[in-house]
Amino acid sequence: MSTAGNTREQIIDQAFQLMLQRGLNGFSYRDISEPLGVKNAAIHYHFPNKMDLIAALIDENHQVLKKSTSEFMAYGGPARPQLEGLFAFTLNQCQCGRPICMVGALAIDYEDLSDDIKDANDRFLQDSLKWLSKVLETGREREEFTFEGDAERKSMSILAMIQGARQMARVHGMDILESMFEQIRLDLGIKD
Amino acid sequence: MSTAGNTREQIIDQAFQLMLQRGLNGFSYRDISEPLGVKNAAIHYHFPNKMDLIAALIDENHQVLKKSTSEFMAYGGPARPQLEGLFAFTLNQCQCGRPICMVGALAIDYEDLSDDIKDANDRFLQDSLKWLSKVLETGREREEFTFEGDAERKSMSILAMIQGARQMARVHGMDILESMFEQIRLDLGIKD
DNA sequence: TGAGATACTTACCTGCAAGTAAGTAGGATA
DNA sequence: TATCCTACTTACTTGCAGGTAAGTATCTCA
Repeated sequence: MSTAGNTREQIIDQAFQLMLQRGLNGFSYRDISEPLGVKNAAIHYHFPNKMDLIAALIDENHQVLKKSTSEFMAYGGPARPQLEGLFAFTLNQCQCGRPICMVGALAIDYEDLSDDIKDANDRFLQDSLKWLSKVLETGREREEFTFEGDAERKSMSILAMIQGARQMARVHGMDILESMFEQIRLDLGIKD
Repeated sequence: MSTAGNTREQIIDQAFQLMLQRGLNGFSYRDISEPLGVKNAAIHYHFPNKMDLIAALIDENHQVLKKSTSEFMAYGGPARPQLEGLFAFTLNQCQCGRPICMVGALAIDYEDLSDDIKDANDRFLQDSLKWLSKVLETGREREEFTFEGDAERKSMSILAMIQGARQMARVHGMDILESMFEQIRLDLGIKD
């Protein structure tokens, strides 16, 4: 078989795009299989049921996060570029027609999820928070940012704001994203 | 018929609860009709298709908003209780098992919606913003709050944060809601 | 060279979702 | 008192969703 080992990856890719475009309940096996030119049963071969697929998607997302934060988590350094990286990443995803973030996509259908999935999603959120907390804490130490209170709580509030802003952007247009980022900068005492 | 004029209201009520619990794609006609003891076709009688139902839900939500903000919009007054009212309302909804806000529920399946629905949702968001902007502006004038920049942008950021926090609360537990509210208070220079 | 293992396809099944058409029971109206 | 309207029910249809069982082509290794 010429596509050896490839279909599985393509399925994950396609499903991942679809999840960020339409949410968990917003796509079906057909939406994955048709563009790839395979049959639905091919998906079931790799992922016996939808929960297995979703687990793979969370894992995929988690890998992306780890890859893009590992250097800072290991060595530290300037905080501002890390924050701007998050903004750029978010903006890029939304502009490329993937306006839903994974945590948001899963939150809507949360009751349907298996405990494994919930745990994996929680771990992802934890790692996101850990990274952003470190960014904020480092930024405060280096006097790049100023803010009141606990870094972890502040980072939670920023993640929440971005998540909400992504949803509002669908209703209100992409412009509000840049506007929210500016508000976050203001709230962190960044002036430039 | 003894229930004259009642079924329609009950359908809206039930659908409204379900939307806030599970999102738009998370419930079916059956989920509405069964607990009310009527048949699916009864729903189709009142709302020929699902879009008509959704339009009614948005209208319902908008009425709730208008009712609870009309006094402040007309006469102004202290801003802090308005803000705390929003917090209390949000917390109450989440604690009663309705963790999804309407704008969020619609945002996920945004592409499926008719233009009328999108417009109605936009108008709702506009009115929410208008109210919160006035709250913040008034609060700043009365020296209840301090914050940097434009009130409208700040209010958008607060709404986004709350919306995101609701989703995170599903993953992370209700506690983060109160924590987010505290962060918002801090960001507004409220100390008590 | 033949016995697995891998990576699928074909051909099905069940179940539910939204929606429709035709019928009906009971009150209001003329 | 016949008929019309309102508010439904009964009895369907279509279509897609996720899922399964059995078959098949290709590679792999003893």
